[in-house]
Amino acid sequence: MSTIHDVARAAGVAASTVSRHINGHRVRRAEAIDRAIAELGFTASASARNLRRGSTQAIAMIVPDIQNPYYAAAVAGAESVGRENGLRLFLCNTDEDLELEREVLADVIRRVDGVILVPASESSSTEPFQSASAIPLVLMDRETLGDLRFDTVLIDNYGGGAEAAEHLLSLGHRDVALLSGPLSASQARAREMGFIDTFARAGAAVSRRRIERGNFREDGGYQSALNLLTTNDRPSALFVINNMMSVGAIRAIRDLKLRVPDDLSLVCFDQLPMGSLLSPRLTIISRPMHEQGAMAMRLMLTRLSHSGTEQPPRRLVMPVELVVGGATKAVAPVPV
Amino acid sequence: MSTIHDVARAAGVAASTVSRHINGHRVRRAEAIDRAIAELGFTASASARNLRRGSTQAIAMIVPDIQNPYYAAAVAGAESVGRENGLRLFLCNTDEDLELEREVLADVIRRVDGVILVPASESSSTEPFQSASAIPLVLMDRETLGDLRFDTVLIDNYGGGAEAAEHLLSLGHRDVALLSGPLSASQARAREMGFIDTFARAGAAVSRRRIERGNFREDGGYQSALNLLTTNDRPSALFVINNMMSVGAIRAIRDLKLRVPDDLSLVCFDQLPMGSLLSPRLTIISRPMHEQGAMAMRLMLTRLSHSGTEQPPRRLVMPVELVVGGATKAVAPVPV
DNA sequence: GCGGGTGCTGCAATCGATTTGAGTGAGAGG
DNA sequence: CCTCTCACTCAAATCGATTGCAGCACCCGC
Repeated sequence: MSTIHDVARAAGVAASTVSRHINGHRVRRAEAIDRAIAELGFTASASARNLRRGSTQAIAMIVPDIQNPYYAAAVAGAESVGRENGLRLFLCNTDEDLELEREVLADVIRRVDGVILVPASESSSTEPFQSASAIPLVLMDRETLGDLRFDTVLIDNYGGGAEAAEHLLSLGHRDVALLSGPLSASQARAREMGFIDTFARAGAAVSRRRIERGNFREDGGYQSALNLLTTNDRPSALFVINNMMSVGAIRAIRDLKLRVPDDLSLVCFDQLPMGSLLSPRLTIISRPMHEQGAMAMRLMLTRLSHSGTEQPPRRLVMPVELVVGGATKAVAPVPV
Repeated sequence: MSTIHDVARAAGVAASTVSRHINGHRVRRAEAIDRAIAELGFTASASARNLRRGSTQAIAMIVPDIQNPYYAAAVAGAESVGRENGLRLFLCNTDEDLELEREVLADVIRRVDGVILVPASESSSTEPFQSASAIPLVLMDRETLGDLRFDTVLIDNYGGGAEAAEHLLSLGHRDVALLSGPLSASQARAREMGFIDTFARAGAAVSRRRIERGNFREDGGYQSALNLLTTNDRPSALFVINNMMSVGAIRAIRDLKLRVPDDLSLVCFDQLPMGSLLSPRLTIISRPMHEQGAMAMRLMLTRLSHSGTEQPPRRLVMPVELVVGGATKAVAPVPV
């Protein structure tokens, strides 16, 4: 690989002149330098430049699962905002694995100017970012225990759960089931609480046996849905707390030969990837996936531009939206 | 940020000793150094290390669309192989945009030890990799014009198109439609040719008006499928050439109130993300998505370990598989 | 013709970690 | 007690690009 000195020699100038030319200063022998660059196929070494400049013009985004279309959309949002501002985005995957997350963080932390992290769990370690001189960290979608000192972009999980509940209540459902996630996931807990609280306030508390905890994945959703729906007194509606488990739940419903919405009303949190193909259309709590990623990057940008000055951490809670489809329906009036 | 010298001072040794300790050599004052590192929260600067070492232990993977679940799976495959071998994978998105791809390549090329690229188009520029001293490039899934000098992992597109055709022929279909992609996409052309050639050889050439070219995206699939299916003499089967367009096509079929497979048999190239939810089950040409990414990374690894020595480029063509679902069915015997 | 800008240019220092070649000390063996 | 290893340790050079500073040429106005 050729260096800036090779170019300088070929063009008959000093290396510093080449450097200045590359970086947009006016220079007398510009054409000669350009010619030399083209001839040698020169590209500046990122390592050397980063070392000297003390910055990399790059952000790392670390997500638990790239294959989840939700995160893929958030990444796309972050990337486009980053690009508009001259920042490259590097994406890393942690497979929901805490150990791998630590490793990736340690590796990445000195390679980039900032990190956008979707923590694999509540106990994810943000330690390397806590020193005052560390690079900025923006948390997205999930919170970590007691980390209030970082910028955070969340969605209104509690409100989403509550909206789902209100919708079902308004349709007359009083006996509903809840397919929730692991207790260690704060966002699932919030959705769950919003749902349960709302039913409780309406005097129709959700019974404990109507609640199952899945693993957030399709297989867990399938199994838990089976458990909830194979009792003698089937609930009239089901609320599933994330998209992957919804897929499993829908499969279970189909295998049980239940018809939606006639036998069961269904509300899901999050869009499904190919939701447009399902009929009836799902009733979902929808969130601004792309926008959430974009917002995380915007927080990063302001953090970077005010670097040095002390800024209080910002917490953004983005609203969710109930989208009613054919998958929910009023309960049949009880024959008197 | 603290440097290796700060650690050395705190531990009362020379910087070089700290460096050796970090890199696994035996050192007398190891505990003192560890203590100093922990106290200062020291992490080695990647830029400085990379500059000195001349390598980054990282690979960039550049794909046209992270939101396509196919690429997400390939990325996951490449990542896990990379990780097993101590290589970090950075992912970049090009949005199928040639200009952006150039930019990303230029930016990334000196930051990593190698690049796995899914070219945005046949005319993607691989120029920066052509010099003998450049870092290795592995092409995946698509080819670029005349670039036979790079390692490449493809799938058997022609064979996949042919298999789809044979399946339909074996079911008695003679008048079929083809929803293909832009002419500039070599893989789409190959699938198309496999399909057309096979029908032609069977004496049932696909008529030009039965062929539409979509944009590889859902909206294009929808529109083109409408065009193909709203003629007076509807074809008995439809072959859709990629997964995103399949989604659009299925929506179109539904909007036209056609029943699959009674009114129309359907074969799709590639799995759909939530294919498990569709009924009838799709008939698809399936390819090893995860494995294709893993293979690309393996080619990269051997390329890196033989760096310096001249190696002929390797071309891998991975087999595809016909998975028959309820979406295809024999044509009704013509009443005599 | 001279003083003072203006606008480049080159030299050398610098970023932080690694590595080489030249020590240095402890301990073993004679 | 002396010498010779062995096993570290240290100072200095290095990777390649950027940048502060001094220098230089040139032009302008007086």
